[in-house]
Amino acid sequence: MANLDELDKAILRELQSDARTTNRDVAAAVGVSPTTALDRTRSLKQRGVVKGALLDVDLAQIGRPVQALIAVRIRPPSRHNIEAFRNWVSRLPDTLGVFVTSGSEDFLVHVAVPDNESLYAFVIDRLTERPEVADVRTSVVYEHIRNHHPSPPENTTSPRPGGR
Amino acid sequence: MANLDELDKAILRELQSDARTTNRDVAAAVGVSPTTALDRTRSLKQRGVVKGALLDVDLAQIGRPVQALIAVRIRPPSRHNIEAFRNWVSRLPDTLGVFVTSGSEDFLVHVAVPDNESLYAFVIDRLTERPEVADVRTSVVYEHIRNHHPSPPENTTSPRPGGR
DNA sequence: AATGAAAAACTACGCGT
DNA sequence: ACGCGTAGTTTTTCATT
Repeated sequence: MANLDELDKAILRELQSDARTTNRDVAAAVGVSPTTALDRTRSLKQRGVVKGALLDVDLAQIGRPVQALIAVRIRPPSRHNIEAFRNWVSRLPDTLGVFVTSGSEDFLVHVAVPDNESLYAFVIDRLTERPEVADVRTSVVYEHIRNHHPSPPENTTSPRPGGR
Repeated sequence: MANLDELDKAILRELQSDARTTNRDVAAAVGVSPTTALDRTRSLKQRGVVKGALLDVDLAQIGRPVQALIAVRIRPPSRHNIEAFRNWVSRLPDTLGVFVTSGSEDFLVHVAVPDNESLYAFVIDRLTERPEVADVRTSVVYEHIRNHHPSPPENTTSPRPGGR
């Protein structure tokens, strides 16, 4: 895990509220020079804390207003079957995300489709063409709220080892 | 739903692969002048197709390597209870996202925590302090794959009405 | 939708602490 | 090791065509 000081965290917070904030504005917001802000931002990227910047697209506006979560049971749940299904389903254009989980289901597939008919077709045409799919349970998503500002846990005030 | 022509879609694809691509590079990639690319990008934002740019942070690197999905049943599932729980849970620092769903559960709460102990504490301390929570089922997320490139459905080639 | 010029931002480098 | 200022380069932005 990366060692983040207060300046790193402040920069993360700024960029999380808008990943396209200019370096100059980040610097002003956190109270350091643009040079320092740029050094830190690059360091965060280089250390892998920041993986990149994603575009937040309105799914309804691009013609995918209906979301669903589909719980899938794979039988037998062998590594071969799990990985094959994961690789296949995560590449479908309707798929927004795939959770590989413990519990009574093996997968939760998050999809966004144009309408209920497409959702039904996804479940009964696409998913069931996979022989390893033993069971499917579909839940329509009425609302999906995201927290775009995950922060380090509170008690992570460990300064770098040997730091002052 | 927004009317997107091929240029809009091409710009979306470019920015989805990296929301911090410079306008100049977007223009070069899609084959128009920087001015045109900027006009279109601004239009996408103004029309609400693009809601913003998000920072992709590595959760393990910021000290939250353990993810889980927690299915929650609310009893009675009145509007009052549903909205109260939604507003409360979506603001917790451990919460990454909240799905409000149809089906046998009312919510799926996606959390990222420092370790299994924190997960257990989240479920038995935090969630159960809410009187409307009737039932909870926790699944550990082994892997979460996301598709960051949602695209308009194929058959959405309707040019703008009256367009040429 | 493109051109070209002005304004703003980015970034490399070296200095000081 | 860390933060800062300067200066050269790139990018953004806008008036004009």
